[in-house]
Amino acid sequence: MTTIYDIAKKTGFSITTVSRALNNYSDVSEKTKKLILDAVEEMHYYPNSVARTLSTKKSWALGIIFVEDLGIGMKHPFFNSVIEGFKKSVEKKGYDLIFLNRNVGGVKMSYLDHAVHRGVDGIAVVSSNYDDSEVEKIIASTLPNVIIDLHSTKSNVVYSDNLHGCELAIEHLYSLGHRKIAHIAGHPKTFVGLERLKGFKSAMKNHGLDIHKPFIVDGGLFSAEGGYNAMLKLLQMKDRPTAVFAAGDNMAFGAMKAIREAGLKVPEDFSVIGFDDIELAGEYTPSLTTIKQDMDRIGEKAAEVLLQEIDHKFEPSTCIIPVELIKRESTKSI
Amino acid sequence: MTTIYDIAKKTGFSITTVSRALNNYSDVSEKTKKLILDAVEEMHYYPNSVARTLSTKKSWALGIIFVEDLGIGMKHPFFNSVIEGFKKSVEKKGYDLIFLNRNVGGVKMSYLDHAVHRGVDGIAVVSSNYDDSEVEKIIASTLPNVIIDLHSTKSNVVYSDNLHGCELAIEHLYSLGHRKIAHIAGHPKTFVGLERLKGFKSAMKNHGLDIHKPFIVDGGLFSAEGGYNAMLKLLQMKDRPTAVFAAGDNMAFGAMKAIREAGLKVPEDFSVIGFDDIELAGEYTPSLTTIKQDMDRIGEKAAEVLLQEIDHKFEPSTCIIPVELIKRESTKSI
DNA sequence: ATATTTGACGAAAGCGCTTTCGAGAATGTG
DNA sequence: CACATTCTCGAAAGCGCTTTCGTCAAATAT
Repeated sequence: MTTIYDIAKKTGFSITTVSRALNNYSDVSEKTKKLILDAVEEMHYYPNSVARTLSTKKSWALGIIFVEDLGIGMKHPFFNSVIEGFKKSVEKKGYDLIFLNRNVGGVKMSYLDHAVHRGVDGIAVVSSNYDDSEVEKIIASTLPNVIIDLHSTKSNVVYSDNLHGCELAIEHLYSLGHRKIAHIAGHPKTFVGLERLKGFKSAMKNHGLDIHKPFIVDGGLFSAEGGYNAMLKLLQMKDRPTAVFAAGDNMAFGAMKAIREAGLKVPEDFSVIGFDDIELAGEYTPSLTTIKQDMDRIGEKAAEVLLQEIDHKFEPSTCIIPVELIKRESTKSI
Repeated sequence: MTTIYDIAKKTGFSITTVSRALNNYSDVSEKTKKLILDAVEEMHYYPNSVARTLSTKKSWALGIIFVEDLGIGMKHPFFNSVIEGFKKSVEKKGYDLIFLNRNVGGVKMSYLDHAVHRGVDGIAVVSSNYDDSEVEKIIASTLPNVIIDLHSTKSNVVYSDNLHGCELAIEHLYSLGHRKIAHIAGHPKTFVGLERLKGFKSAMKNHGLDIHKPFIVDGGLFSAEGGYNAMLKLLQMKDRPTAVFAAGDNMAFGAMKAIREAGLKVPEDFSVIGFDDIELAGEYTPSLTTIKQDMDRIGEKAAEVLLQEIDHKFEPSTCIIPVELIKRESTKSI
């Protein structure tokens, strides 16, 4: 590995001058700068980021953690989309992404401790869970951070406009003539589960529809199975809904499967609308009408906010990313 | 941030002794060791990994890169599954994962240079492309590395048993009575595209079926669109195949869409079989018969091989991960 | 008793880089 | 011409840790 000393030796300047030339200091003449940069090129030298970090306290690395109970981690379609958007944005600014976990060399430590141990410049958290002590610790810390899909007044947060999304969904179903609308809710320990339930209720109210309690069924952790089981309950009722608004696409798929297995059809017998617009939504048969979350934008925005906190100083911000109704085949007028 | 000096000051020992106590050296008495560890606990001290890395040349970080032309990065279902498996395995051994890209602070550099710059202990590459100069550079380097979904005799490689997978697919279709079997091939610049094409031909031969050239159509970069377009060509033929083997699930979905739009049905008019078993495969209607790749296992195996190269020394290995036929609704007997 | 080994610890160098401080040369000012 | 400035550059300290080498006292051997 070639070091700054090698460049110094080769050019005859001191390592101080080499360092200055590399970092564009003004007090090094154009001539020697060129000499040095040529040598750098020739010897294929790249500064060692570890050494640089040690002396500057700036690692140009960002930590990312995700908290979810399914154990699918990066396979989670929402997470990986958001992270991809985040990653692309921060890379443009010269940051690397590092996954933080909770054990270092066999020793369990908190995410925050791990982040400090690694010397990252900031942390992005994608969390589905409501009160997570790990996340709270990060929020309370002085390390710049941004939280995705969770609300807090004490930190930077970024999430979709869940309430408006629900409004769009109910509005759409209402305009198709549906009045008996069920909601397959996300788990109450998740922020978006709660938000969308709230949004559902408020949207129903706004349309002058009253909320039939049994029509609100728990769909669990946003999985297809959860949606399937929830739909089974709805199918057992004598007075069934005509439309189902699921708090997540996967739950909508599960619901449609239950409907199909009951010998009924979507959208003829039930209109179904989801939330997320995961890739599968457009491919499924029938394709799924849903509320599209702009995951790329969420990731980008999170990057923007985090880098801003790192560069300048801190003031908690809340970014609500717009959502959009995507009309497809799974909903029709009554 | 508390440092080793703080612990030294508090306990009255030298930093040398503190360091030794932390690293379980034998030449520190049990008594002082306990004193030091207590102070560590109390002061909530964690060694700074940057400083440690600088002096030990071991970063406990692994770089990961993926090379693909679709620009979807982490959203790629194969990539993220493999990476999740890889991540879980290496984390257990105390390694962190860091995404490598090609620019550092505005300066374009190669993946390999970036890895060296960051001081990672090894690199995992997930590459769909055949000859990538970046990947070749990594293979040729002395930095421990493992390549997923690509073959090379000069490095550690891990990939699915594509050939046997094709054998299973054709065997299945054959056993259902199909004789006119088409293949929607993956892009010839991808390793798996070529492998599966080869596997298709060889399997056909093994079953005494001759290969009708026009029945081999290019499906592009494994996308649904590619499969859709390929299927259109197949549908235009006067003498159509009765079964279609797509080199990837997404292409199979595209093909099924084309079939549906042509007013035909799967599996009544065409049997369709895919390759991958992505999550969607089981959810789709009709659910897709496919060859299941064990992405978790691929990730785990890659981790195993890479860590072994890091710890011990190097001998190029090729790991072929078994695949499995998953029978679902999209295939039926003729 | 003296000589030798062992056990427990500290001083100091070094990892590769940045940055402060200051010095000498070149330039400008009166 | 003497002086103050401005340009260029180098010496050295420091970032937080590991590790080599050595020291000194206690334990053991002779």
